[in-house]
Amino acid sequence: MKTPGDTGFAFPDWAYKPESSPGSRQIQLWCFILELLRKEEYNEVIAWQGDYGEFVIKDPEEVARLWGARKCKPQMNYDKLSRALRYYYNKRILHKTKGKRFTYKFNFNKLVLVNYPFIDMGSGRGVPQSAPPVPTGGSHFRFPPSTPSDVLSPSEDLRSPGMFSSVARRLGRGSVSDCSDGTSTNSELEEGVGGEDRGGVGPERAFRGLLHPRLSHDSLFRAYGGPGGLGRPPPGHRVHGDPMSPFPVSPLPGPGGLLGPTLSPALSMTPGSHLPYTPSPSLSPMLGSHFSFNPDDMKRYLQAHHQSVYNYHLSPRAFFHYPNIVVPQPHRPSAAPDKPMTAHHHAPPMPHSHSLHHHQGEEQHPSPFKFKLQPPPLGRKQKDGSASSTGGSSSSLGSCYAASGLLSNSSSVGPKIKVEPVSDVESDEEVEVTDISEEDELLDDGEGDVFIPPHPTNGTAPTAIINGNLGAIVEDDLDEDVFKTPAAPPMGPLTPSLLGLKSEPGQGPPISPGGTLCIPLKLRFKRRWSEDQKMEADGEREEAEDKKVRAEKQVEPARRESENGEGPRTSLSLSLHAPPPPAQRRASSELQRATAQLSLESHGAC
DNA sequence: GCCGGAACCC
DNA sequence: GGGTTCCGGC
Repeated sequence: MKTPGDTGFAFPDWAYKPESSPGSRQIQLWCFILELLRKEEYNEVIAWQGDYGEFVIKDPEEVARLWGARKCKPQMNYDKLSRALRYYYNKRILHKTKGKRFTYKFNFNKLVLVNYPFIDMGSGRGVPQSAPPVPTGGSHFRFPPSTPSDVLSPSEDLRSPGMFSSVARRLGRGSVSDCSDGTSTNSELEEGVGGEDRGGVGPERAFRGLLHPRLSHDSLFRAYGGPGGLGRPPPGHRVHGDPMSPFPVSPLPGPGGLLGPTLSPALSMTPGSHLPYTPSPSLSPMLGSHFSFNPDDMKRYLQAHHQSVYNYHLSPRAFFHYPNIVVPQPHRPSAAPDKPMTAHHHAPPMPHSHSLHHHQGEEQHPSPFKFKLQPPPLGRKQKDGSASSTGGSSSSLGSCYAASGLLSNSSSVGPKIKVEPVSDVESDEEVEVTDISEEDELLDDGEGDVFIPPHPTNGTAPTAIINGNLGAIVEDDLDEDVFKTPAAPPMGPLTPSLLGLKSEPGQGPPISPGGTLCIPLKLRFKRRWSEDQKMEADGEREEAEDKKVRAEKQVEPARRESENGEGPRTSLSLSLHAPPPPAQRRASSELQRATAQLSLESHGAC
């Protein structure tokens, strides 16, 4: 943790590379940029503009100066800084907004809807470790909590937007750095108000003040939900428009950031993070993050995700529809108070505290979910050559995002939720999200204090979308279409082939209206696990395509596959119908066990 | 202004 | 590995 009181920006731990990484503990430029972006005092120097994640450097030299100050590089100038920024192109952290001087854009696309470190079935809880990726509509991104505890639930995102600027604010604009040491910044700072003086300054700021550390359920959704200031809502899919569509949360890491918890490098970067699920500090965030969730958080998470899908303009298919969860209308308060949520919100705004969520601390059940960062993007040349390659792990982003599961996990050691593009078209956003309705059920089992309407409010078919490895998808060049509205999800030929994957005897693979099918979680996990393992062994993600082909040929029911612990890596679009049939309920139990087992296996694998 | 290679530093 | 510095080219 940074030492509060230090001069300079207050950067959270996650903003620094983990000790495990040589040369680590240094703030990364993109983090720095984000930091500047979220501070009002630098609005004249750098500010969000245009599309999601797009920002303009109004005063290049000043930014360079600040950066130089931060890095103790007095000789820094925009030319150099821009070079550093250009390096982000290949990493796809940023890309240049062509035609606009000093304008860059964060590629949040790849950062969102990637991993859904859902449940820790073993614990029967479902506490989303990462907040659903939600863009702020190009407005304000916030840093993720500096401590894992901050990342525990989406609700964290509701905290005050700023977390590191209080000091900066005090210090004022020239005090960006004391050059004392890149790691000495304090992460406890808080703008304390993210919206305090930004309200009313344009769409992106309009919602600045909407977030409150203790958001109501409604607020939560608002936070995760609105199309965002820049809203580019999917045609016809706007979730009840909250005109303000306050995207209090940022697409980037941060309490409330897109990358927020998701990114939250803190998870992996904070050694000593008291989090049970915290992966080895030195590990790549994606490699060993274990998550456990509580039901409430899970629900919120799902709900948030539900909305986030819209936010990201994902195809309807990608819309995370949770059978048992109704996504509250952003503008309408939830009928039932979300007690648990409150619990999470009671966290002090300055939560860099080391206190963890109690559940977290108590729930030691290993979670099978692990994450890997998506591989670094290929260089231009490489990109030209090869279409899509997945795999590999990224670094900086990973540091900042991985823990929270935002990044894709093209490959992971343990079971992972994987996603594969169903079609070549708009594959970037053709995401299938793993349905977790059963998890929900499980989660609900122990905590029924949250009322969840039995029916979706949006009228969409209860199609759960499996999401996870967006990496493969995101892997594609998103440079120019990062925020494009996804094309309608074509039903790939694959789906029919999956019919054979029926999970319940005699019940046949139910095909949801969305064309997805139901399959027991257990099977899914198993399958995924097996696949992952296999993939891991192969080390060739490129085989996914090949496997898909095989999957199409697959005639045997999924059960067999799962029992064999092997199966083609198929693209699954699952849908669960609520309420789940008794068989599914059983499956849930089994799933818990299976998950626990997988978790253990996963651990062993690591 | 922007790009990206290359060498170098930490 | 991430960033810095330098630099030639567009």
